[in-house]
Amino acid sequence: MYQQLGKYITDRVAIDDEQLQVVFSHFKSLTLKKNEMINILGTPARRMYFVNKGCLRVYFVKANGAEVTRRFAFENTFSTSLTSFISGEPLTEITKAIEASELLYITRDDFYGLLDVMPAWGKFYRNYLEFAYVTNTKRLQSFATHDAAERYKQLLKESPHMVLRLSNKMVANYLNISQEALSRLKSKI
Amino acid sequence: MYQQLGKYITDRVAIDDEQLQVVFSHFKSLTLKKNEMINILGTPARRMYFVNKGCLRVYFVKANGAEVTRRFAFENTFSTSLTSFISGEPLTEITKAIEASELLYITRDDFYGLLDVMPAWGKFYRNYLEFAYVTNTKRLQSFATHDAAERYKQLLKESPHMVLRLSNKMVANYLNISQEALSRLKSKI
DNA sequence: TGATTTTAATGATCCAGATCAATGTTTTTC
DNA sequence: GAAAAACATTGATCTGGATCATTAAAATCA
Repeated sequence: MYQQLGKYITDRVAIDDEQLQVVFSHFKSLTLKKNEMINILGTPARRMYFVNKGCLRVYFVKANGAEVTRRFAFENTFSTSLTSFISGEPLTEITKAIEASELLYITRDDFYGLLDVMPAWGKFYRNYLEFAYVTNTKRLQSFATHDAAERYKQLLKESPHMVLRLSNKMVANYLNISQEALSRLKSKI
Repeated sequence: MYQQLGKYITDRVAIDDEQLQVVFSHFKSLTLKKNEMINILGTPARRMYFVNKGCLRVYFVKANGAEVTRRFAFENTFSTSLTSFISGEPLTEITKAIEASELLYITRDDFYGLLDVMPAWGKFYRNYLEFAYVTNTKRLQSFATHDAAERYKQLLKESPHMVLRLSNKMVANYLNISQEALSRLKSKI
């Protein structure tokens, strides 16, 4: 049950087995059906999730009800509404399983508690924050400097697995264009 | 010379005076004229800057040469191309003084060196990363979910000092719209 | 397995915001 | 403090991608 999580952590930071067991002891498992949500707009993010199997989609909701995907979390990645997890403010994005999924989660209290007593966890968190920052900033840059066709080509090149695994609708939503626009793009390239 | 920096740090993290002096000892000063650049596209970010006076603009450059501002750094803020600072990869955004400015800077090597020997600096960095992540993600959300008029109203409400201090051209560029579009927006509101 | 829902593709039309152009105004510079 | 450069405003036109509509193909479900 903790095998993937253990590999994920030890791939990123030096930690002895005893400490790793302490980390594991704070994680509980959660099984989701397809299309099940794991949070509610307006409440604070109280958990950090690790995907053992399946896929999560994290998306903003516009004033008119339209959705825009911020990210997908596939197997062996962490996911939470980090902005809310950090600040404690109400979250502004929904997380939903787009496939039947198996997750592990640690509560926010336990997560920050570990930071105070385990330096290795502090390093792990720093690594996580750095990676999350880099990912999001590259995405911001992509939106700010590329048009839809360029964003699609970039996605094909850098994350072909996403294009293969996800429906057109999901890919279009991730690129922040309509399904129709993506369909037309694909027929031209 | 280090007064503002000292206040900035002690406002965010518990640190004794001796350690603070060690931190100061790694910072050097730099004076910039208006429009002077402090980095070159394609090289790695080797310094973290602190603005004592003036203002920096950090912007991406599109394939056609057009510029899009990622952020402004006013007095008492840190600034660097964090994506490159973290990864060591070539940077993809330019930082330029838009007013005559007085900066302090610490090199990347010294910055990461401090992390290894001073736990308080680790906490400071964590705080910095969290803030940078939250800021950038909110910006991504704003672009993904709001049109130009809404982004302008949000800016007026949340950062009126920016609208007051910066030229229309700079504000428009920050909103990722043309100067003409901003001018028309303003006449309608 | 057949019925319903979801997805994909393509055409027609629309719109936010870009671009080009002209004119006046402010700022910079020497 | 005059000349040059940069900035702001307003009008005219253009365009990438949205939206609406239709039909066909896949998934999903009873």
